[in-house]
Amino acid sequence: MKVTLKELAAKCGCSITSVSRALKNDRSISKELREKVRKLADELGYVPNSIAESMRTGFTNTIAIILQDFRNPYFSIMAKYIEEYATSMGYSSIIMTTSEIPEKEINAVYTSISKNVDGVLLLPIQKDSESVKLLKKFRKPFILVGRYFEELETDYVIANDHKAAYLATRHLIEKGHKKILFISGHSYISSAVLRLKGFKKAMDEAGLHVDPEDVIEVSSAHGECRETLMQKLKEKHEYTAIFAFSDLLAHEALYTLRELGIQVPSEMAIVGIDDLQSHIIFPIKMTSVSSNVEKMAKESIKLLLKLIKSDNPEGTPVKPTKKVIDVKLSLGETT
Amino acid sequence: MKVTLKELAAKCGCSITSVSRALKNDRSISKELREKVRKLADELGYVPNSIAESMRTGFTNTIAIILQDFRNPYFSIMAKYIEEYATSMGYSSIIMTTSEIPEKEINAVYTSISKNVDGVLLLPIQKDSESVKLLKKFRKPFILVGRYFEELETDYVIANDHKAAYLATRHLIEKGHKKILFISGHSYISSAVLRLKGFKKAMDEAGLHVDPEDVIEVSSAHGECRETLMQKLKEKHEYTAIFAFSDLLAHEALYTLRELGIQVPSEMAIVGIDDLQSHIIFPIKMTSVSSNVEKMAKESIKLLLKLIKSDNPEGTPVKPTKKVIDVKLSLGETT
DNA sequence: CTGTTAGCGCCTTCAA
DNA sequence: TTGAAGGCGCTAACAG
Repeated sequence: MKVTLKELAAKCGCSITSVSRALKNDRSISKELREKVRKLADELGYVPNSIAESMRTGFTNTIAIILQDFRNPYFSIMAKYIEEYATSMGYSSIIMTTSEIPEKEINAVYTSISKNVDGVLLLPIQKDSESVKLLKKFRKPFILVGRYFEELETDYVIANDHKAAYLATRHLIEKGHKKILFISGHSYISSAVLRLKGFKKAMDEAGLHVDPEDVIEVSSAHGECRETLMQKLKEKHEYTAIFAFSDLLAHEALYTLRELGIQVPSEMAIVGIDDLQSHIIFPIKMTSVSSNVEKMAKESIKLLLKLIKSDNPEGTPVKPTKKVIDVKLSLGETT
Repeated sequence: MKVTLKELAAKCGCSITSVSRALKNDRSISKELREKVRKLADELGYVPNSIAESMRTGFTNTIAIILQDFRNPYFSIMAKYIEEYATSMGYSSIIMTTSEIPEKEINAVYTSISKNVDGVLLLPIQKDSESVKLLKKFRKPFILVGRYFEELETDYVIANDHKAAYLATRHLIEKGHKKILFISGHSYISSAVLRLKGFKKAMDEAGLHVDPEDVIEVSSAHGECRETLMQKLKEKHEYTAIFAFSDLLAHEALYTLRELGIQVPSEMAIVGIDDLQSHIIFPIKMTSVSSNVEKMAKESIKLLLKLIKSDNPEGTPVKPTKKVIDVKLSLGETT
């Protein structure tokens, strides 16, 4: 069924090489032959075999994208922009999800290596850094997206998480809130660390005290935030506002507050991060800080392609690029 | 950096063939050699080159997934389950998005053919059927997911859309609604046609009349539903309930109603389809009919793998499998 | 301008 | 139990 150069060559009465060259519009091939070959190729529906191309050239024109879970809209949106931009640059995307299971992340890296992808965009779980070490060991070009490892020198593209948290918190403070609950992610996540710092800085500046119990850590797994928050709010407390690590968690908080009959924003204000609303319409417009996913995606691909093209097999250590994308507050109806 | 069988063979002092066989635990290789090779391979970090394997075997252990847009949670969830199940079956997923642009769908198919994927899961746009014809022409195993073409014989896995719409509408009728607005998708989409039929059947059975203007067609593109609905509700009307083609549109409707100051469900009830809430937590629990995405994903992969494995190059026409997945009403706070 | 040769990494004969 | 040869489809280097 599939037509090969060989067949075209046979029907054309010329060599495989000539056909190959003709299809590439090589000017060293006579115009007549070029046209003849092209016409025949179109007629027979020739589609180049990328696998064979890769075998020769060493490049697959494919990148791997490793992320946690499409149920989290943040990752979906990220995947959207990455895939779209990669396609526009001539690259296909193998997408692999980890569900926050380190072993799956490792497997995804092995698959990337085995399938010979040209580069990897890794949105790491961060429970450990094995996968990053593996990528380094195999000298596979890769970029960390959204998170980075303090202790490892790698290229990365992240949002300005510190500023994002700072803006969110300051916004709440300006609205008069003094006791704010921060629903954070696990502390092994670099962005959670940075956002905590931003949160504290804003509180500090306003002369507000942060108790250890004002910060709770939850995973983004379905329902975990709801349970923890439910418990927290049933205790005696003075919170009038919630700052959530992400819009996903903010949505979950919102849902929980509705269950508890707490009015938003009059009784409790909520701010999230990611500004999902600018990409997906949700029933309620959340006040949120945009993490500029689109720009992060674009920069990540750009950087990765640069790495791929400058591929230095000798491994002369190049200073990694660290990119921090700016963020912006976006007002909604939850504050 | 990357270790090959050749290198292993050199270091082992045996032939490439023997190394290959040893790593496959071929019992015709002496136990000592097998162990020696395995040990060396582990030490040097040998990872088989899938590209070369594909070159020989003709299989890539990769499938292509072609869908519209990750911003639509329905597609994200679908992608999640497909990717997850495919991985568990030993297949990688090349995911390509079309943004409802037919040309991109065609390109995605060409890429699938060029990259030699073993099979394709196509969630078609349906503005035309060119991509399906292309897949047929190249005899590439493929399954349509979620939608099908009346006029083409293909394998497909869809939800019971007729029943879904029927259940949703009947639910509204049972709640006492008599004038219902159906926010549908474009009529070239097979599921929109089926849902319209289900809607009308339920209305008919209840002796309720459906005016042509009670059905509006919108795309899922960001904001289109909002504008159309806004206009519709500003006119004089008697609607007390909305049945939306999908939860995505239902969310958008909900958002629009909030803007208009219309209370849900007291002044206007809403039902959607997909039951996204069972996968993602949204601020509000929508009454919805589950389209059982998880099961659809699983069945699609199962069917596709069956097709791949029974690959009949001679193209002896096999009767296509048509699978319809059952649906279920799930109550929320919007009715 | 065109063709021949060689080989990417692997696996499947066939031969020893 | 092991190895040598050939070839998957393509391209790069070298000849003519």
